[in-house]
Amino acid sequence: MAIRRNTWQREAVREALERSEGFISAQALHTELHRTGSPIGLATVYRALADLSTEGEADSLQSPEGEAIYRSCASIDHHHHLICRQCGTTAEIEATEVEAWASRVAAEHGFTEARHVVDIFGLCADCTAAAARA
Amino acid sequence: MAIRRNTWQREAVREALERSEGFISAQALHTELHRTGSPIGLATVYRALADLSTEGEADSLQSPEGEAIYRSCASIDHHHHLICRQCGTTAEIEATEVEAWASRVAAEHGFTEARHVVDIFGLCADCTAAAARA
DNA sequence: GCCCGTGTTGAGAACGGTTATCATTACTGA
DNA sequence: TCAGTAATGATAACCGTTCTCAACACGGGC
Ligand SMILES: [Mn+2]
Ligand SMILES: [Mn+2]
Ligand SMILES: [Zn+2]
Ligand SMILES: [Zn+2]
Repeated sequence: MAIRRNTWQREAVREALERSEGFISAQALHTELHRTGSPIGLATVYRALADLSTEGEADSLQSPEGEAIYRSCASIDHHHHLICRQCGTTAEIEATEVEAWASRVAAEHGFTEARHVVDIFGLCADCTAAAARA
Repeated sequence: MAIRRNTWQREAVREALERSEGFISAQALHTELHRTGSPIGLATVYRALADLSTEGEADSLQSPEGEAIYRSCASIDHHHHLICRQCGTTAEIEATEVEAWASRVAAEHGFTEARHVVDIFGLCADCTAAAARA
């Protein structure tokens, strides 16, 4: 349990995640891996993503539809995202205002050890334009 | 489809939701309804909760475990929650600052139809005190 | 390089929450 | 009262995720 062996599968998941723009689900990443010639198992993709997440190498969050989505995480630091619910592209956003607001509101209600979930889902400029044409 | 009929089931779900403190899942609410003598079907509970949610009479959000949880919503207006991850009690919070921030950030990146997820999980005052004693 | 112990893999089954199906029930306006 | 039709609920289907376990393969020791 302690020792971790190196397998091409783990590395393939890490690379595919880095290659993909924005957040992506385990199943989508599995499809992408097969498409590019990596016959990896779905369970292994789930395991690798879970590991990357606990090690802090990937962000994970629940989409509004209740699916877990992952993203390669450059900065270990806490940050937030603007996510296109059509194509999945994301922008990291600074949220100093929200940080201050969250801690203040928690303190005002006597709450401690507050963690917040702040994400914005919308349609990106491209998908908005595409939707307008249709 | 347009006309909505009144049934005791719908009303039972609404009342049970109001009676329960904090957020509750559809399945837990179904169990509670049966326990109190309402032989309602699970599918009907799901349908009633979905309706209450779209009508703005209930808040819904995804728990970190990926289950949809619901809460009777006093104010029809859009708002956010401060949730104790120990005992589940919640406080509704005003978030005018965050509303403005969210729409501004979305607009700055060309995003449209933006919806945001803003929730704060922490330990309420009581649970903080209890934790301090232990 | 070869061996062996054990961590890892993956196909498929199982799981848990949610939604669809559809025959039956029961509101409601006429 | 009575059709017309929305609502119900037992059940099956669905879908994302996790579990199972036999086969596999990484890697330290030789
Ligand atoms: Mn933050
Ligand atoms: Mn808001
Ligand atoms: Zn997009
Ligand atoms: Zn508490």
